[in-house]
Amino acid sequence: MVTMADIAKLAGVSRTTTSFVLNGKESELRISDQTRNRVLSAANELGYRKNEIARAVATGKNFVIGILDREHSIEQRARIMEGALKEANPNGYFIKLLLHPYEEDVLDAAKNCIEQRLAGLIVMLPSRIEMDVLKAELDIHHIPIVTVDDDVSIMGITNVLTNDAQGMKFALDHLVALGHREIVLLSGNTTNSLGNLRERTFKQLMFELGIPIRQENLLSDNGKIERVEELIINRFTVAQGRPTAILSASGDFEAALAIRALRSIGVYVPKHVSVVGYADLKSAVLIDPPLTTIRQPFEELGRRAFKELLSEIEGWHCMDHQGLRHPRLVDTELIVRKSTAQVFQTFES
Amino acid sequence: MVTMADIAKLAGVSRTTTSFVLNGKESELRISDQTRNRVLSAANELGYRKNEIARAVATGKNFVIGILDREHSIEQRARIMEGALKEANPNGYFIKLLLHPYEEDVLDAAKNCIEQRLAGLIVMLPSRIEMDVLKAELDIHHIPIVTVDDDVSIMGITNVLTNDAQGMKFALDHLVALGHREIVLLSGNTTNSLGNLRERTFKQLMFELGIPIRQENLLSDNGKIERVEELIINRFTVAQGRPTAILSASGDFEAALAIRALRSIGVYVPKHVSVVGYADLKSAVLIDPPLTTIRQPFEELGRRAFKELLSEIEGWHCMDHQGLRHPRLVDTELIVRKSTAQVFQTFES
DNA sequence: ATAATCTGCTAACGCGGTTTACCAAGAGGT
DNA sequence: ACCTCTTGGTAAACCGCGTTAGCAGATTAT
Repeated sequence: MVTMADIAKLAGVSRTTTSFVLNGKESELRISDQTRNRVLSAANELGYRKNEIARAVATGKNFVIGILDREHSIEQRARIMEGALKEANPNGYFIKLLLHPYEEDVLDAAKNCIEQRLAGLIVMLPSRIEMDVLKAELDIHHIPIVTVDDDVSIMGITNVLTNDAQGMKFALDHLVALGHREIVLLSGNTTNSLGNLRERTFKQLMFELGIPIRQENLLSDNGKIERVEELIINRFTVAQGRPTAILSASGDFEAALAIRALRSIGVYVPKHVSVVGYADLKSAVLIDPPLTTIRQPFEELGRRAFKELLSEIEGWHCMDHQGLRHPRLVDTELIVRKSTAQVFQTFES
Repeated sequence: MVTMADIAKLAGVSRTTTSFVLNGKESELRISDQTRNRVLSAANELGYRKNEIARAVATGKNFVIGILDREHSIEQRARIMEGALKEANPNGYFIKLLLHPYEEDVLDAAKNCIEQRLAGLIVMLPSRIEMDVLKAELDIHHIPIVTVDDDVSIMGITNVLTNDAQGMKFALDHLVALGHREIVLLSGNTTNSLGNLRERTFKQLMFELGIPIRQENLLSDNGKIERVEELIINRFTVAQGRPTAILSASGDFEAALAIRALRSIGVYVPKHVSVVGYADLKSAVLIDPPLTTIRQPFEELGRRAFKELLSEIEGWHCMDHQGLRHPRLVDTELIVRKSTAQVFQTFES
């Protein structure tokens, strides 16, 4: 492997000169054109490549951040990750993947981050308990954390997430504009902050619209996606106050299951019932009918997360370092496809 | 930041001793229990964390590999990546993400790998032209490459991929066992090696089974997934030799579209037509009807890719370094769900 | 003629580790 | 008393790079 010393020898100059030429730091050291060219061509001739890790130890700056996740292959997370990567690379940063630990191993994860001398860490969907420990540990070594896509509020942690209040409003306004009033809210795990927020927002918005909420229209699968079909069938076979729309706050997959469940009992989407999803996963277009949904800005979340992290790395936040940060919200978008339609009148009466 | 020198000072020993104690290299240097304990407790007291990057430059060994991909967020790739990660971490390796360059920037990607002193590189779905250049460049710096999920054959590159011949056989045998003979093959881009292989295998298998192939049953969307519905509708509205099954070699998404297209013309799956997908993406269960498909071992591909890479890093392959390697095939699995059924008799006649 | 400034470069130290070569003291054997 | 071997350790060089302080020589100012 070619080093700067090799270049220096070949060019007949000192290692110092080589270093300055190769880094273009001519503001700090004067170098004649002749010398520079000798160095440059020597470097070229030898096929020199700078050694970023040696440089990292020399300067004490490591342009690598980590992404910590339990499962990197879930579409949402993968897209967030990709956004972060696309923002990081042009800024000279690289991304190392870390596996999210389960409970007691948080310290292991922290250890990895520190031993790798990461400049910062993006954490996906963390659980509260772990975060406290992680944060405490990384604080010692001044490694900032940014969380994405979850609503943890821990002192000193910036949090990037989807503007769910807006998303829910887009979805609901769309349904209401089509004449729907008997709307089922399909929630996932409402004990996590995300599901909870969406449910609360739904209630609030319905209240503002002056539409009463039937308790039996608030469905939750408690995170068990396989229960969706049963829930939907139950709700739609009991004739009482038959809903005309479903807002699947828990996601597109759940919406797909709802549509399938309805079809199995002869109820058609969007003819009889309208369905709105949440996320806009890649498969949303493939559902039959193509799913109207709220597009979550996954890639943008990732980009934003990196930007926030970068600004912390560069120390712009040192003052309010321990303060509670307000979350950074990223806008959603309503994507209208074929799973929603004007309310089906004859069904109502 | 606490260094070994700090520990040495506090424990009243030399830096050498500290290093040997902390690395447990007692086979090479004798250390008394008393000294060891002093060092260990000093390290503990100061909250020392080893500096892996400093160690990397000192030893010349960097336990980091790269994964190069054009889009990390595609489910297949993300799952492969995850498999690699899960195999790499327990082996003491970390993974850096790299963006796959477009054509002329291959040298940039190579530069990144080298400058980061990666120990090896996993490349996803590369295109042939780029690989030559990449390989040549990385060879200079002895960075081995393993490719996944594509059938490039370049000297000195190990290649891990799905056993597609097996997968196609599983799918076809399943359909034939259900009585199907008039089978549509839905292909993606048959100019790439993967699509091509699957199509060739299909023909070969059909020949072996003694089932004649109708030319109009060989459908290809040429990589444009939005054309699938049109292709299917065309094929199924022309009454001539009506197919009873579709084998979607191009993937589950295409299968979903086919099912939707059929439904739109009143043909039902699996009642009238059976459909088999390929990949077993997470959404395959959600399709209506739940998709019978060939499960590709994505995570295992990733794990395997890492293992192969590791063995090259450790130099087990130095002898046949320039030879053409035979690809490492990973087994598939037939997942029977609800989209296939016994051939629909009355339809045939 | 002398001092001051500018030009172009290098020696030497630091980063945080690893590793080789060597050494002092005690134990054991003869 | 002398040699040898083991034990427990250190000093110093090294990895590949960044960076500061300083210096010789040429040029300009006084």
